[in-house]
Amino acid sequence: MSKSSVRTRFAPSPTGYLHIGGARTALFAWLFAKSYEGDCLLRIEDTDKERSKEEYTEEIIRSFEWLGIEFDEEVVYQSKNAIRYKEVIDSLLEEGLAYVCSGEDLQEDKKFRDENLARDENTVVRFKMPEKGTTKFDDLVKGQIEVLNDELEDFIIERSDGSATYNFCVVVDDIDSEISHIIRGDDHVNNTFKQINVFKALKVEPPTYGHVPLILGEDGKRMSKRHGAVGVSEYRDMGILPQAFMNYLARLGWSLGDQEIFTPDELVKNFRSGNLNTAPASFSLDKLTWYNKEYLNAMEFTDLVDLIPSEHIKNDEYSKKVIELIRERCNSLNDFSTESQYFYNKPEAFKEEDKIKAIKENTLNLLNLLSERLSNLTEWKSDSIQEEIKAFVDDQEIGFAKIGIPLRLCLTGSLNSPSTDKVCELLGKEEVIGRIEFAIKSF
RNA sequence: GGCCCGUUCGUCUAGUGGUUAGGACAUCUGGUUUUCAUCCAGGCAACAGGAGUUCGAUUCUCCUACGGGCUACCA
Repeated sequence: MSKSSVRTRFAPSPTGYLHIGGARTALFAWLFAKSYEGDCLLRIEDTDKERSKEEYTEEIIRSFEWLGIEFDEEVVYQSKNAIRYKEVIDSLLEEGLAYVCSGEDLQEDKKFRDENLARDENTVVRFKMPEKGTTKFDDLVKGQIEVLNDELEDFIIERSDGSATYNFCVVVDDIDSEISHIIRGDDHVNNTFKQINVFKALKVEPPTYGHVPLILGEDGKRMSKRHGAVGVSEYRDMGILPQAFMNYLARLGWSLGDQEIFTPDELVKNFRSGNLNTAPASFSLDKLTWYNKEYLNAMEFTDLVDLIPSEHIKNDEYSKKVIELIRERCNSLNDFSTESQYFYNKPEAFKEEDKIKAIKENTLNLLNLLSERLSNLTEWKSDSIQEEIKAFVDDQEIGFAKIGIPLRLCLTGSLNSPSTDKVCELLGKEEVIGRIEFAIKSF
């Protein structure tokens, strides 16, 4: 095939937010096109007037913007093509490749296959399926798929209200958009047989198909909007990085040897539909989280700072130091908020279980003594703070943990945090002394 | 029910007519860390089942089981 002729499309119906399965299918369609330096279009299939909503369309477009998938050309709206569909149906009728009938019962309807009835508000138009032979195609991921035409039925292409139905619109749009390869979900395999026959009736060579297996939820059940699937925007709101999300999605059903981390460029460069898996894959939040952490850690510090939402953490010098200190403990952008709490707010209350673990018989006394020594410390740097605490520990002939653990609790309100000396340095002497004193009173 | 698709560690997957069936996530065990996180080292763990083809099948074929999809005047 010539490189520039590859054109794919992603065609969601705006009846819900973009879900993870759709995003992955779109990603594959996009990667496929881009790997051949072709184009990938976005088509909104909004012919279902009842369920389609404009807000969903907007949400879908926003999700792709976030993900970093850019579609080529103008977005196509099926709802705007009604006249075109009608024209094509007219021509099909004229050529005797479709027929008018009541639409109530297929067997009854079939009697009118060659009748040429007049259309009115009580009739529908059915497509004349070939009755003999087979319909087959060579799928990019599944190989050859074939079905007896006998299994296919004369499906309705025009409703009684005059509007065209999905399996028909899709074909007309794919022809009009000159789509060369259709990369879509597995759930369309059976539609493909119908659509191929429409292509033939329209005397257009059908495109090449590639059916990607669907994503299953962690429970192994299908992930779909109807079954409580998760929208792409929710992952954005969780503080997942788009690059990590794209990387994870790509690896869910596609692989290149043992490589796990791919930049978008590498994905485009290396994507081959032949490397797509034929079996459905289960979504794993654990692995997504791992990817996110990898990207978070690999990111340039300045870029990271810019990405952390300001409602979580401010963009000033103090906050930069905080971010530096806690970044390796964060799995998502949002974690920066929870992990940095105590750098902005004094711990007000302590958990009973933490107190039991940290506060022993002599602890309060030790805390008082340490507080005094720290307040006399002249150089307030993590190194000197650590030295001072070590000296204190030696003097008292106790283990580091005897004072380290309670100190951590006083300063952070938690038993887990970065090393206490670094926390001390950042918090500043006054604050440290204050927190120790406050904590002693509340223990 | 009919038709279509699928089945390698718990999960994502690599791979081959002869391999100690590889990697990653998760998990477990050590080491580092005063804690947690990180990091390092190591461990556990898979070819759904049955026939057939073959000197030899995880790999090829068929059957069964299981899973998924479609079967709308939804897309």
